[in-house]
Amino acid sequence: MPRPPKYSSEQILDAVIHVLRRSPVSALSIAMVADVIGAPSGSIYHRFPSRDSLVASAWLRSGEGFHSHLAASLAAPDPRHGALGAAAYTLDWARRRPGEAAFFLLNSRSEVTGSEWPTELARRATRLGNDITDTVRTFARRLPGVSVARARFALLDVPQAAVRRAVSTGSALDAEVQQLVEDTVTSLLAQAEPVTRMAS
Amino acid sequence: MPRPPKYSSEQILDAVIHVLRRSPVSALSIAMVADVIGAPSGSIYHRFPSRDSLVASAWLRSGEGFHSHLAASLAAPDPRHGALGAAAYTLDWARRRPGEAAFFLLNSRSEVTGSEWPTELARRATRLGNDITDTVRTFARRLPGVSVARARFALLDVPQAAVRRAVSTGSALDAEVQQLVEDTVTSLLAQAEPVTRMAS
DNA sequence: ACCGTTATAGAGACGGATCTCGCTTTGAGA
DNA sequence: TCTCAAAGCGAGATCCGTCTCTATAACGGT
Repeated sequence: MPRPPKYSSEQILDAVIHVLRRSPVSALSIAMVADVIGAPSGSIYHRFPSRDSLVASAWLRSGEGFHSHLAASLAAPDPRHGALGAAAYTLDWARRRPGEAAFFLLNSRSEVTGSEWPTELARRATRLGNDITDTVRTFARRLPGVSVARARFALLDVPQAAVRRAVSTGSALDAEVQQLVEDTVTSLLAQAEPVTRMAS
Repeated sequence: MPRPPKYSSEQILDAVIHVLRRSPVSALSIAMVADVIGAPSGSIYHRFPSRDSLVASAWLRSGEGFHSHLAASLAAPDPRHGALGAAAYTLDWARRRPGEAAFFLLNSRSEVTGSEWPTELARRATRLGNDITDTVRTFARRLPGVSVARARFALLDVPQAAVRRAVSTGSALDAEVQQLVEDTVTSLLAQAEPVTRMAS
């Protein structure tokens, strides 16, 4: 009995990503998003109660997608192989979806919105954060001697650093960059050292 | 004969950094900056023609300071030693000046302002970019087999990735993180390989 | 055909931030 | 003490984006 939707939430979130490919989050306005799909601004507010909620939803959708595939890559039988796969996956994701990469990988949760997140979305964000931490922790356990911090650095921070540079200079994530990331990940996970303790 | 300044440009830029310690660039308003030094908003505009110009100036001042010390660290007789020093310097700079670190290291030039930069400042920014590239290039030449891209990744991207994580999670740049960065830098610059090409 | 339900539509109220502008203050030299 | 150049001051004009609100459209069922 209801009138069928003309603009789905997914479609709107896609438009957000499209806009973010060209401009930073802070510059994104509802009007820009509406323009992309040829809708008036009111139609956006029909799905998302506020700008913050819209932006946060897009960020979460990207993050959740990114994480699920990342976890899949890591599940390879050989952990080191999995780590390289995960790093490669991050670069590949960034190549395929530059908008989402520039958005999710470069903006931390707190940078996305001005004020606090709507409760429900904040919950999802916390869950995503925990899920990622769990994924890393589980991985780290498979490589004795590799701390959680080290695993996180190798699996997330290093590949993201490469993406970050490419995005901000507009250059490509070419074979050389990929090589650098792989070298780094390999060497970070190479040692099976005895939880070294080191002076300050 | 003129009335002596009550608020210097430096003082205002310091206030900007102070504000940025707590809030993202996009949230910074002239009123906040003015509040920090107890000035009315008009006095800010007496020194800086626009918000963009103010923010860009602060970014440049931080960047130029960061770069000059970085270059100094790199100048050590042994290049590898210099690289470790540079990485350590980045972390140390971030510890000492969290506001500037969060601002300069986490926001690329294009993320700082909405529109285009004022001409004069754009020139300074370009120069800074070139200077940094030159510094890296000069360094790379001292280590045969290390490409400019590799040097940049080791000297800039990797330490910045560490800073980024610490800033965004609010955690400290502790000894473990420092160790991770040093390990990574060392291994990236270790090989004197013949521009190896290796299968995927 | 009509009804109920859910969507779209878009004009404009509202709020907040930037920037302007004329007036005031200050201090050194004449 | 008077003058003048440079700074400070701050009320509010202006702009821009978010969000509201009322009207209208589309569809399935009865």
